[in-house]
Amino acid sequence: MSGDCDHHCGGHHEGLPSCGAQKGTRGGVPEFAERLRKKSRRVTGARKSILDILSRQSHPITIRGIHDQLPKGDCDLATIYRSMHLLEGMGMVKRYEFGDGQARFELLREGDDGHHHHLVCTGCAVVVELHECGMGELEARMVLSHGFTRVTHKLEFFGLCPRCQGG
Amino acid sequence: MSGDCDHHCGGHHEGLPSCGAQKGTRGGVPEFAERLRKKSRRVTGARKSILDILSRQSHPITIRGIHDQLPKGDCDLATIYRSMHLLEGMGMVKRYEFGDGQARFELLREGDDGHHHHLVCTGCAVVVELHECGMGELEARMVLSHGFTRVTHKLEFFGLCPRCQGG
DNA sequence: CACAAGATGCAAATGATTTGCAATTAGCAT
DNA sequence: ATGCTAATTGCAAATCATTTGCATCTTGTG
Ligand SMILES: [Mn+2]
Ligand SMILES: [Mn+2]
Ligand SMILES: [Zn+2]
Ligand SMILES: [Zn+2]
Repeated sequence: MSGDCDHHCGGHHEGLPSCGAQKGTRGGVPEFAERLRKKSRRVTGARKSILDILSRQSHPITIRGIHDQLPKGDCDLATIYRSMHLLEGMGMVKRYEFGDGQARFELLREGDDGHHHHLVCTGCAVVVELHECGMGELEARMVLSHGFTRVTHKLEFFGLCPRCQGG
Repeated sequence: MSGDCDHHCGGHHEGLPSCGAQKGTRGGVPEFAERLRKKSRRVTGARKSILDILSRQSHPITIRGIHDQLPKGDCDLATIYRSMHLLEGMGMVKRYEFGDGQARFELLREGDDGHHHHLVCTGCAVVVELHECGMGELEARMVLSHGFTRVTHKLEFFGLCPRCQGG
């Protein structure tokens, strides 16, 4: 992010229908523990903590962000990196890149492919979750015009949020 | 890139209307030297070499890619990194990210904002230059719905090219 | 409770990119 | 052409995000 200013970025939500921060029970850690066991992956303390933190995010979070929210010394950075790879491979988290060199992740509910995009403020890094994709037609055109298959896309929007438009 | 296989990726072009590899004169280094001088930036040997290499690419190229094409010892990696920052800041090159951790660059002609996207094969990394953007409407909606200004977007497509669809 | 596969901590290794600094130049003014 | 200064460069060291090796723990099971 061009970022440094941290003001108003903390819990700022703009149009966040399916915000991940649910009550705490449903769609929570146990659901994911289940999924892990099903693939003979172990439900460890580290993973539960990570999933727990992920489940209360409303926007993609960085590895370091997860680490910072974990009780100090609760889990090593390397473990988080390894966990994210595992979870990503199992389709339990989705990776996003905002172009600032760090990967960000969002938890995926069962059956959700998590496909959506973001609008990021280049001034304060506030994130708006976008729910429409509207790229279906374009993507189909790619397939037809160039003979590619399994076509996907990465798309993120950037701009100045209302509060950062000082001039 | 998932990449390792280098076969057929070398000079493979698929639909490349405004391919950067022009005859050699027009839109070449001198045009850019001009732009550099105009902003009291010096036209050095390193920059000329870099611009020259950039001008003969048909797809975005990495820093290392540029370095490898430069006569050995002709220019330090750090210099290329610094040059790319300068050129990017002057609007003479555009940065792209294919999600493999390395930035890629394309030269921009005067007046061209270079806005376009790519279709990258996840199998062999072959790149197709896309000339339609078609995001104008979506972008405008972002602006209206969320009050952002100066909205831009980063968009790249990924998929399996015809030659990599073995199964 | 014993065991083996899987996980984790820690430190060292990678890889891309950045930076400090002293030595070199390009562009402009004698 | 010569001098001068700010811009530029090479080189090595520093950053940063991410990955890995390895010895040591744990989880899931029987
Ligand atoms: Mn999101
Ligand atoms: Mn291009
Ligand atoms: Zn989409
Ligand atoms: Zn576009």
